[in-house]
Amino acid sequence: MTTLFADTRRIAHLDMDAFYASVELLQYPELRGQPVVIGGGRDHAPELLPDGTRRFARLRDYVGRGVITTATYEARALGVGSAMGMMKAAKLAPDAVLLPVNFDAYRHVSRLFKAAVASIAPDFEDRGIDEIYIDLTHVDGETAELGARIKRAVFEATGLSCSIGITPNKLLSKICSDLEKPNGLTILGYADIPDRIWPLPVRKINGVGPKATEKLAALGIETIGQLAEAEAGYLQEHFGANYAGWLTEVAHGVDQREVSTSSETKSISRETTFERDLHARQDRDTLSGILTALCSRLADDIQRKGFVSRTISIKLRFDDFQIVSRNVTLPRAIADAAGILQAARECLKRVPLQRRLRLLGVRASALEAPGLAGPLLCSQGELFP
DNA sequence: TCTGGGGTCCTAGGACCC
DNA sequence: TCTGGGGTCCTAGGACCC
Repeated sequence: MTTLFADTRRIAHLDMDAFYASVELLQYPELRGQPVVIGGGRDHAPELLPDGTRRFARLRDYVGRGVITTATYEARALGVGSAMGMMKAAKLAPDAVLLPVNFDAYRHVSRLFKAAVASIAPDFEDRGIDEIYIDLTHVDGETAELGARIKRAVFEATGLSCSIGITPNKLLSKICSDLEKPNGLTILGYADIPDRIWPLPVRKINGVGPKATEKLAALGIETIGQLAEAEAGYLQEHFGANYAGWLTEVAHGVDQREVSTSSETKSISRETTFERDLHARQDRDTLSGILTALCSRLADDIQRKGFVSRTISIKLRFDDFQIVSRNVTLPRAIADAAGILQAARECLKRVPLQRRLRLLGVRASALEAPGLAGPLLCSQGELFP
């Protein structure tokens, strides 16, 4: 019975189209049809001219570090896309309009589209600001009609288009929502796997990243179909037993994960990449100021979200991109900037600092609700002194 | 002048306890 | 003259995702 139930699930994955860029176009409709990229620092916000028009920064004017967060489809046509360095992108699309990220606006529109979905299908799993999984198994309606209805509701609430994949599980739906982007609706069942899924590159599988893709390519495995054909033993020789087993399952479209409608925060962090690489000795004061500011912002975040933390970590990225982390678990949970700073400094002492630093970060984990960290966990003597 | 910032999960080893 | 076998907590690194 369990298997039958799993086989008849109806799971949607909804992904907003070029989300950050599309939200910006709501605010600046005059940019519609142009290549636009979002990313970089804060110093390139549009300038309002006396005649009421706006002057936008161009990608070619950008100086400094940073990557593209999102690009409109017109910009993607020029070869630029998410996670690409800004300097490289500027060479490919010098005339593209450049806008800074505006998370407050994205969060606002995110809430609007999720509320619109919830009005039709209440069981959905948050996967960040611009995508969700929706369990449609117990929602009335024919699948294609339901998909269209959700797309319409999202558009009416936000003015934005999204792409939806609907299949028996999260893995396949995630792949499918990407197949007909933008404004796509892709529905398939297990019988469609050989035709629709197997020709795709393994990288399309959510969970197969750059490293695994490269390793698989070295073994002559490029498509999901080739992965499905690979011997389990052969995969196990090159990947761990766990990952190898998972690879075989997903290549056959198997995925039993539930749509998870609740989740708890595990960690909160703040990090920053410097404008130029800094040296622990020569730039000691600058670094100390940055660390203090990070700890202070982290403390604000933790307190605002109503947590206390028992484990504080630091993260360093050196000029050669090597990442090092250190952490300390405290006897008592804390949330104050001074305590976090002290713990971070203890961690920092344990890192050899020969190379220049590119990034510094602070993280709080082992989170607890502050009420539980107080008297409830204290000895009886302290509770009743 | 390549390569952000915020997360999750997994692995593996050591300490410590029973 | 060898020293099992769990379990939990902690630390560090790495892959991956949005």
